[in-house]
Amino acid sequence: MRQIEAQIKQGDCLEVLKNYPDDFFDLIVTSPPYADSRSNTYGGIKPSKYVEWFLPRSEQFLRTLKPTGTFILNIKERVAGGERSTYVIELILEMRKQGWLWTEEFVWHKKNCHPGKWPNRFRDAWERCLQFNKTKKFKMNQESVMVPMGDWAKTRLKKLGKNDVVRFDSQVKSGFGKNISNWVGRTMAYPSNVLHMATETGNKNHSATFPEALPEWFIKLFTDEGDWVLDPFVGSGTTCEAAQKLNRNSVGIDIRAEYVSLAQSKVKEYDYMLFEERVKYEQNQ
Amino acid sequence: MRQIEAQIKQGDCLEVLKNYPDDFFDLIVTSPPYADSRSNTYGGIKPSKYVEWFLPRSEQFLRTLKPTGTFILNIKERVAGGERSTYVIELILEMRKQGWLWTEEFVWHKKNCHPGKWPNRFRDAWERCLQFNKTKKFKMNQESVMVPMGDWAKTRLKKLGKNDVVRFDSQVKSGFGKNISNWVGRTMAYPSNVLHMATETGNKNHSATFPEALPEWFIKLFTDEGDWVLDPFVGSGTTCEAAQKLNRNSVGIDIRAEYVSLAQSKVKEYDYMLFEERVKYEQNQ
DNA sequence: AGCTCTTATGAATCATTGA
DNA sequence: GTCAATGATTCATAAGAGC
Repeated sequence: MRQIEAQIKQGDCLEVLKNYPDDFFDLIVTSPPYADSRSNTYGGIKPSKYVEWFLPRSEQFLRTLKPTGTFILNIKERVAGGERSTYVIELILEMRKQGWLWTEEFVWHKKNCHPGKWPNRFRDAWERCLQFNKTKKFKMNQESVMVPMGDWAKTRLKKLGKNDVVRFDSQVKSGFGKNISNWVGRTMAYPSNVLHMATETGNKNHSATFPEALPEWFIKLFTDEGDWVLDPFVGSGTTCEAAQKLNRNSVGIDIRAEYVSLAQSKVKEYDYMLFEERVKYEQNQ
Repeated sequence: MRQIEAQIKQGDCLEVLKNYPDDFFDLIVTSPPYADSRSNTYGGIKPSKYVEWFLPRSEQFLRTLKPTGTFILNIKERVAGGERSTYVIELILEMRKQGWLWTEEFVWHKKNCHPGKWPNRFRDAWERCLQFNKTKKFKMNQESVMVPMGDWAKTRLKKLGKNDVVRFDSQVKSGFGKNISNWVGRTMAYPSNVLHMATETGNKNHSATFPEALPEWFIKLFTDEGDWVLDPFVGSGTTCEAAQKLNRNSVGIDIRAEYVSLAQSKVKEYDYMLFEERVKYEQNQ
């Protein structure tokens, strides 16, 4: 088995990334802390300060991303004073000045969005997944995310849970991603730029910022096995866990020590699972 | 029967609207010509000139809209040079400077969007429906667009568990109480800000038309019967037709004479249908 | 295995109250 | 007067229990 690394680092990504070389990562996928006026939450960055806070970090992302790499930014602006805040769209404009190409905007449709009722607003059921690139010639494995005709979200992303991925990657090592073209025919289609995924709500130690299916989808789409994935605001470690399952190396950074240990335990648990699978497999030979 | 008007005017909305008083319309809903470098299409406004072209017109919209009214702008930026153009998000920022509130952004998910394949891009299956208002106190008839609840409600309300009546928020710090007895007998739920509507096929006379369900939904949501609806880029007349069916007065403006006659024939046809209905009704008395 | 039923809970937002 | 904390409202989903 190829050795896959999952590094979880504690610290501010602005500083931690200075230890990484230029043009290193194939994919950066993250869900940063959203702007919030409350000071007790993580970061507690005010909407008015958000762009200013983000730009030095996106500069490091730009430096450490390969020219063929992609940066996926999952974000949604909050409501303030009855209006949508504008810091996200201001950020897009500023990042372009920094040298990024704003290639695409995916919509993540949150099927089970938070309930609520207000006199002048419906429930917010979507978030942005902004795609940025350094060059027009970026890597994109469209075939790896092809879906059965019809309801691709149900048949593919939801059902392809932990055990399925482990089974595929540890036993059918030949490459689930590559040989999928055998199944391509009348039954498979390319997805669109609208992703339908539920947020994860189960009983877990900690809630993930985004469902694992989201980073998983972008990792399959924009990287190959053995590539390097970065999540500079890794939180509970969802991105690194997904990368590990898909045989990609990963770096996860978070400023909060308690999250770092949680994320580390996740990727270690996965290492252990892989070991168990291997033992079972060898016993059956 | 109440008399409902559907005025179709030929001309540039910038000029035509100067004949209308302040605070006149209850809803402005439109799908303007998108920026395009080709000059043979309507307008032919270059992406770089789009904001500059739009702002004097949105100024007229702001003037003629009632303080309780709403402006829905259906738009999507084009791809240019491998990137998403930024004129739409620049327009949002400029319109706020003009005095608009950017209240919400709805996503129109086009379920049967145009097929196609590109090496670095998936099909674009969504458009923005930007909601702007003059004040925070705008009219919104949420009940008029309620949708059937999911299957959840049927099984859910058969039997109420102990925690259902009052959820104990001692466990959760955020405090999240609920009283499920409020839901007994409820079959309809409020929608979210993601709209799932198929594009209409077959109506090829107008290039940038939206399906009638889209203006219809916003007309029901933001106006009452007898209110005034404006579409300043009415094209083939979809908005006026929808308004007429819902007993709202409407004004549709288009610069292209051929579209104006098409739109006029549509609303007249509807007038004729109404007349026929009335005749039948009177004959049956 | 397969169902059905039960239960927890989530990047939410607004009006009100308190500092 | 500005700003921060609290209460009220609400629905789609997954996991778990039971048969």
